[in-house]
Amino acid sequence: MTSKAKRIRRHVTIREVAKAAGASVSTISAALNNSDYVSADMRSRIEAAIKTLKYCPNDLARGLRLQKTHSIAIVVPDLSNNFYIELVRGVKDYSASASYTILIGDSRESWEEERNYLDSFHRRRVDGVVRVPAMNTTGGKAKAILGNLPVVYADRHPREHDTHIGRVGVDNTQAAKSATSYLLSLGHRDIGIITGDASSGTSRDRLRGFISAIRSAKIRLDRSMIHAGHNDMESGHFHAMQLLTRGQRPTAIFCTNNMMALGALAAIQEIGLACPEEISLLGFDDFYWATLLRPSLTVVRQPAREIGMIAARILIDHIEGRSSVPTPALLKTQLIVRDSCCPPKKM
Amino acid sequence: MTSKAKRIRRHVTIREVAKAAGASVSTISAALNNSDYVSADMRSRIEAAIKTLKYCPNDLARGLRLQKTHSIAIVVPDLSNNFYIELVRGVKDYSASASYTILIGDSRESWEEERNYLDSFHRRRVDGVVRVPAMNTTGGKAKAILGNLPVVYADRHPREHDTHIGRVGVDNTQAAKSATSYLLSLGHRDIGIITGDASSGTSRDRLRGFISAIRSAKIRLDRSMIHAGHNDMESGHFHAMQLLTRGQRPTAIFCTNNMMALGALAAIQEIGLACPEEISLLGFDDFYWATLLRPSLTVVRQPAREIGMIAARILIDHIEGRSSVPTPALLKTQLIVRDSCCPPKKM
DNA sequence: AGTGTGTCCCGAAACGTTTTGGTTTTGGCT
DNA sequence: AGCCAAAACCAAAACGTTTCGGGACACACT
Repeated sequence: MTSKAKRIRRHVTIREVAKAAGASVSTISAALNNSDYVSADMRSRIEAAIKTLKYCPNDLARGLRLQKTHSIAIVVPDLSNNFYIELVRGVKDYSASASYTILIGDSRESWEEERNYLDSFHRRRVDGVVRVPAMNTTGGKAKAILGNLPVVYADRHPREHDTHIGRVGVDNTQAAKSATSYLLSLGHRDIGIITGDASSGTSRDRLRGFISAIRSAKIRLDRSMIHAGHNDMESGHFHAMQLLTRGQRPTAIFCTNNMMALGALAAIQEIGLACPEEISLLGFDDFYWATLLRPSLTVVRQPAREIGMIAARILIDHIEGRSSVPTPALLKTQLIVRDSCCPPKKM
Repeated sequence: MTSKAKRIRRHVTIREVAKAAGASVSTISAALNNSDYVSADMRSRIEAAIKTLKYCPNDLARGLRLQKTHSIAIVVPDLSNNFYIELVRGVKDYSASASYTILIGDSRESWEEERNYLDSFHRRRVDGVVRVPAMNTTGGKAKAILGNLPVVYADRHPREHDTHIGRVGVDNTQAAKSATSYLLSLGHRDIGIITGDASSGTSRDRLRGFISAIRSAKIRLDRSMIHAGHNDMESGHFHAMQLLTRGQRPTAIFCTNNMMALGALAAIQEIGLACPEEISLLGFDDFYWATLLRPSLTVVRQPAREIGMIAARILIDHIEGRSSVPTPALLKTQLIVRDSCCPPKKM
């Protein structure tokens, strides 16, 4: 029942290190942030004390005092989509090189979830966030959650013009246009497209590129060939089914994200159509096992990792008061031609 | 040059809320942690102030004072492996239901990276960590990094017996044994296996199950059929190549993780063997697009999400001083029979 | 001897919360 | 009026850092 002896084991503090090393608290701090004047002798004593006591700095206290956490958050809509994993790894790698630490959020395309993450990150006082907003984000409500934390958008960008420090992605209109042109060049005239939710600027851009390509080819645009999904396999499957079972079915389907392309492929396999002979399939975003599918998937590849790295760079440059890459930063896409597209059968 | 007027905009603090609401700091705190006596009138004034000032609590200060962050960390070896995404989602969902927050680390099978994450989480003073150790973890060095933070192992467990609060996974020996038995029951006698690194207890268990099944069938064990990979596509590809190009090639290959199964599939496709007619392939871990592959993959499915949830439960129960699930908690696996295995051709 | 000029170290004041141990107010009861 | 418990509030002390302003030396130069 000794009142102070049985204190439950807390963490070792800088103060205990100070006592052990026969120094003052401020000297320990100086030694840790290896700056300032601290003699070699003192320094080694301190290091010894740290080692034996197993001292581990408290970043809560540090962040509180410094008013800076040296960390940024990244929120993506779907971690099971490999594109976002690569993107996250990009921001992580750049951040690490700038000795920033990252916190990861996975909103699963739900604004509710995203809001929770953003709020949690704000309370943790991250220095900034790179955000890939969830599809069903209605308004510019993020501002209300994040206050004036710096935000950079990656991949997707919000429809309405809300405040942000920068954005990075690809030229979606151009990418979709040239992908569509590729299908046209193969001879396709009846092309279906499954896009993401119309509330997303990115989805709209891709659709715009598609339409633009069709129009340039002087083909009548059949609006019933345009389906809006939710960037997941289910909706890809659903809308592909719709397209494939209608009266006049398209000879090619363009999916504006990889998850929907997978769903479409599943639908094609289910119906038992030969791909690409009877139906060509074109996806967006590459992934490491796209070559394992039969047919291997032809896709528009985005430089996911690079997008992440640049987003992190813009953000951290801003945080540290440097000027940076002009924004929006638009990176190049690349059409990766594999086996899932071929000229349409003659009717 | 006014010295105090031009203070750069910091975050709103509880003190400013207090001023605005005409209350004291401690009353705001009481209102926030909605407990104690605070009159309805006062409460609404406070809420109004919070809203207009856009107050956002500072979890650094809170954690510092409380000596508790209400957060746990999860470190996995490979986020691009869907199995771990599901696992992470499991711990996230359970944690959220217990109003804990999670931090995610992706070590990419590198102890260096894992160490960085663990250290960072420790400094952040998470209340505990669920850990899937990286393959190349040499010794029980995690203890040195984490001090006496509670740790629960998920999926993999360390070879040497180091201190932890619990572990959860599947009965790997049993799972591998029955999977192998399935191949044997199809008539296979020459079965190759590609396992993970031998330093992992989990890999060893799976190998043991394989061997046990072979022995039970009174078949001579050919050790040259046993290959140790690194749980990634490259090594799956490499070792499958070895197995498939040797003199007497196996009629079936068992890969003890999904990444290596994909690599093996790539090798099979490259060589131009018919799967399953000429070579059967059996994987470990299911994933959502396993049905899209041709042939669709027969696998041992682990309840990834459930593993995550239970791991989180054990950890949080421990943190809050409740007793919990007995540990180790071993969950059931399930053999998902699809198209990648069939009886071997008669020679 | 006086005056700098470095070097090395220290005490105390923040940073934004929660909690402890009060003090004041309220209102119900003799 | 007097008393008391409960209700409503508050001041101050932590929590573990970093930083600011000095202080105590040692040494070199007038």
